[in-house]
Amino acid sequence: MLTRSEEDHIKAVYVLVQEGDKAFTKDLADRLRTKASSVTDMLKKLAEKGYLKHEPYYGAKLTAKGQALALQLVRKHRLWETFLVERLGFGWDEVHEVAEQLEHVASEQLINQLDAYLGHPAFDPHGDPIPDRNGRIRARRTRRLDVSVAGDTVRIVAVSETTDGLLRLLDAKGLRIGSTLAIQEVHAFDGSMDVKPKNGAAFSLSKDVSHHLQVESIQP
Amino acid sequence: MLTRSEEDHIKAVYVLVQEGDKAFTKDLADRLRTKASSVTDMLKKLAEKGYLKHEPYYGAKLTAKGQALALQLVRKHRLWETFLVERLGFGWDEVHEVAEQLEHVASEQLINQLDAYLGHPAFDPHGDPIPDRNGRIRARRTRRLDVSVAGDTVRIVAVSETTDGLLRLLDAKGLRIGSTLAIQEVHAFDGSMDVKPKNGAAFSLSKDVSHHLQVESIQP
DNA sequence: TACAAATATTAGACATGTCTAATAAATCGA
DNA sequence: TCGATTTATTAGACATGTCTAATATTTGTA
Repeated sequence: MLTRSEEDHIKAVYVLVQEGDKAFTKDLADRLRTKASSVTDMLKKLAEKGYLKHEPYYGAKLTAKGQALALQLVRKHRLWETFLVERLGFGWDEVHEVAEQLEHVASEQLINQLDAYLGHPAFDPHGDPIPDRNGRIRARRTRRLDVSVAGDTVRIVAVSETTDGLLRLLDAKGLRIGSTLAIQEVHAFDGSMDVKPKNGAAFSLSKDVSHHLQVESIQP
Repeated sequence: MLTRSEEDHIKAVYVLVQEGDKAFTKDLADRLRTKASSVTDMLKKLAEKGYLKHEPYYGAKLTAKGQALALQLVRKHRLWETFLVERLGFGWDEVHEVAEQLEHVASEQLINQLDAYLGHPAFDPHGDPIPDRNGRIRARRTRRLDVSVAGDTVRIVAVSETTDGLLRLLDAKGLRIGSTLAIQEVHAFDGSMDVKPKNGAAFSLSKDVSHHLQVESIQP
């Protein structure tokens, strides 16, 4: 049985490895709101327990065992987020903190029955894929909005960064999973782009925002 | 913010005070599967924090503050049990351990929206009353089955002890909340009683069992 | 009522996870 | 490529919650 802190560290390594290809001590410390020395201690311990490889000064990577565990945590997190939004009526920007707690409740039966209750959803309210009970993730051909070009028409399928600030900004602009955008112009100067939603006036999105939106192409 | 262990101790004091009028160190230790010395330490700490009064050698009692907290824990526990049984299809004898974990998830919004989602239930699947958000419990005129007499007809409204063993025994006999029993005979020798369910053959219940069943009288 | 048994507390050890400060290694820029 | 900066690790302290063993108190019974 792992502690909450151990699970949090494993999941943080998983998330950071998605982005770069290693998870570094400082990034882990920032994400976990702790200190680098504490992270080093924990990495050493988790390496001993076989959940990850820790190369001092060169970051950490999950083993197959750690990967499997991280996927279960991600699965639990996203299923709970789905439950909170779809059944309890939470806003999609209100669920993260609560799901963070719920994902540590240990019960195979609970999570599998929750999954069934929700109809085995493949994506959560942020558009992120939900691993199945074997840890498999359904693939989608998506890219970041900031690599799209003028003339594209796209549908938002995921938000890759879930800070409250970003989620509220999207909410304020009326953007959500499934929203359709026509890209009118991309400004090379700052990477900002002018976009027009299906039913509404055009507005501008900074690169900081478009960078975190996953989209798929659709017919205009 | 209290730790899980602190919350567990407060709830255990609450439960034991329901039965006797004080909670004693040894009983707390047994219930919490820990040692008496650990309980003493914790009682001292919780007394300092104002959740209970601890009279060394004479047990512990909750303060108003501790009582309020215990009632919130009971509320959360019973709402989650209701959710697990009514929505996720758990058996009523499978929910305790999971609810024990879920009750420590901290979010006012979560528990209030869960309450609304379930339709503000007043009783959980074991028939125990669910405190409302202010900690108020709806009263019922009930008594234990073992103080009933031959000739009574009663409905089971609660099971006061929730060990797996008892719950499974009840399940095997087809007894559940809402079951109706006609009491045919009570044996003074061992306190056992012969009872007959509405649609089924009569059988015997030992005092160990009938002691834990809360019933209300109904017209035969 | 006095002593044995049961229960409770205290003292001290230990495991865990966290931190700060000191030290070490890697990286970046002139 | 060298020194400054950033990042990482180690060493040691500390808080928390647990335990065992020793001691103290209460309770039950002859």
